[in-house]
Amino acid sequence: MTKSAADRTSGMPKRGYHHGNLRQALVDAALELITEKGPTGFTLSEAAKQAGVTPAAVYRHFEGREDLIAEAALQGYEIFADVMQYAYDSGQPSALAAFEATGRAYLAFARKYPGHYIAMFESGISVNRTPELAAASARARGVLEKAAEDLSQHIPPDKRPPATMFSAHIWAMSHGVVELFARNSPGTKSPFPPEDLLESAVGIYLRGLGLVAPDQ
Amino acid sequence: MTKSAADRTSGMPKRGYHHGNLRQALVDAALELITEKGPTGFTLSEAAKQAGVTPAAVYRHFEGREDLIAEAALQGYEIFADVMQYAYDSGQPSALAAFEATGRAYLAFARKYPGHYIAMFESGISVNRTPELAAASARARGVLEKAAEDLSQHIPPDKRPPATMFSAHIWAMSHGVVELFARNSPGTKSPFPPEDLLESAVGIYLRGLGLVAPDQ
DNA sequence: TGTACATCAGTGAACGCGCGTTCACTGATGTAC
DNA sequence: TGTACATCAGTGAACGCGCGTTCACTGATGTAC
Repeated sequence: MTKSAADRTSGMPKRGYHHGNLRQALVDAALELITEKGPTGFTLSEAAKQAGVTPAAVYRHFEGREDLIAEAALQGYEIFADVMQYAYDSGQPSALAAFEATGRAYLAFARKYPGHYIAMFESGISVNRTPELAAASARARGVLEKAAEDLSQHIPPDKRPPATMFSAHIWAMSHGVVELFARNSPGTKSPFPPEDLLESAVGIYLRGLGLVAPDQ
Repeated sequence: MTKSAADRTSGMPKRGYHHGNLRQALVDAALELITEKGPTGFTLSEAAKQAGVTPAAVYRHFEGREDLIAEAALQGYEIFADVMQYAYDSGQPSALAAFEATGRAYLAFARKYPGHYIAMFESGISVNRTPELAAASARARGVLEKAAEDLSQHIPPDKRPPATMFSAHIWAMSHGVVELFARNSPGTKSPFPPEDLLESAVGIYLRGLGLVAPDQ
């Protein structure tokens, strides 16, 4: 019965020695706990219990608590980078459309994968913890910077701010909207849907750069 | 000796029954711990130890752990609101100057009072926990909204977005910059000083609203 | 000014708890012959 | 196909730890007379 519960959690075929896919089941359990109770709410023991396994079993697959969170964050960065890349591609060949799409994709990711998002940005784990984590994070950042770079070609060179600055601006805006208005944040009621908020902010910002018509 | 250590921490005169100002000393200790080790790093016991007192003594002044953090957040919101109000006033009578000043004040606050900032926005305590907390938070938000309201008068009424949306945009931008680039954030090196990043983002944003000259 | 009393801030011991981690083990799975 | 053996994923008991919280207490401070 514990096995079937764990399998429901992971949704993976029950193969291998005993559990079949405990490693991923533990990551999934961690993500669920993080989603429900925040980064603090996650404990190794509870994740193990949720996967139908003894806490000690975790050590067959991870070095410890931190390592488990890091794996969740890693998977998050991989999905994140994919999502951003897909959004970028879908906006091509228009630099503007691609740029706007990546901004929207950011928010969509945060909404769809809250556990991953928290593991990535609020769990306190360093992106330099492992080379893979650093690489995945760099890949995601790269997509946004590429989109900004493309877009900056449409600004006269003499008054063209660095593309990394654009992307930092958009990143900050997106992250701010997520943290302040897209959470079931305690008390801070959102006066507007987060999507609208980000969309309008990005619109005004791009107008300020002279990249969209002032009378849209 | 413990007394002198505690007094050094609180910096208040040693009056009253025993410690003199344990309540504030505990808040200060909590802020220090939060600053150094994040919201998770704070424990009631360690705060008590840092104030030179037994954990049980905390219960003479607070209902418990959460109540202590809430007090730190409350003091943070009060300072925050004052700082924002001062910035707003100092920019008057120019609506634009006042608006920009409040944006800068946001970042300055986060830098100068990191412990308070974390207690307010990252500790997970709800702003609706107590009426005082809600009031202090509302006061701070009110300043920013007033600044936005003033500024929106300079936009033709027919194409004037709601002022609460401006202020939400600026708030999100500021918060995003703080979280992503103004922390000793693990790995995410800031390509630009946070102040410059926010300043330039706000500048571009205001240009997008037609509130500053396009060729500044 | 001195004494008796009330107040109440801080003590110290104790509690139950869940945590992360370790260890020798067991028993299901895979493999060689 | 059947048997003996090696592998190794997961067990269960145990650990030391620091946590938040409680309680009866003590003793310094403030106050009434």
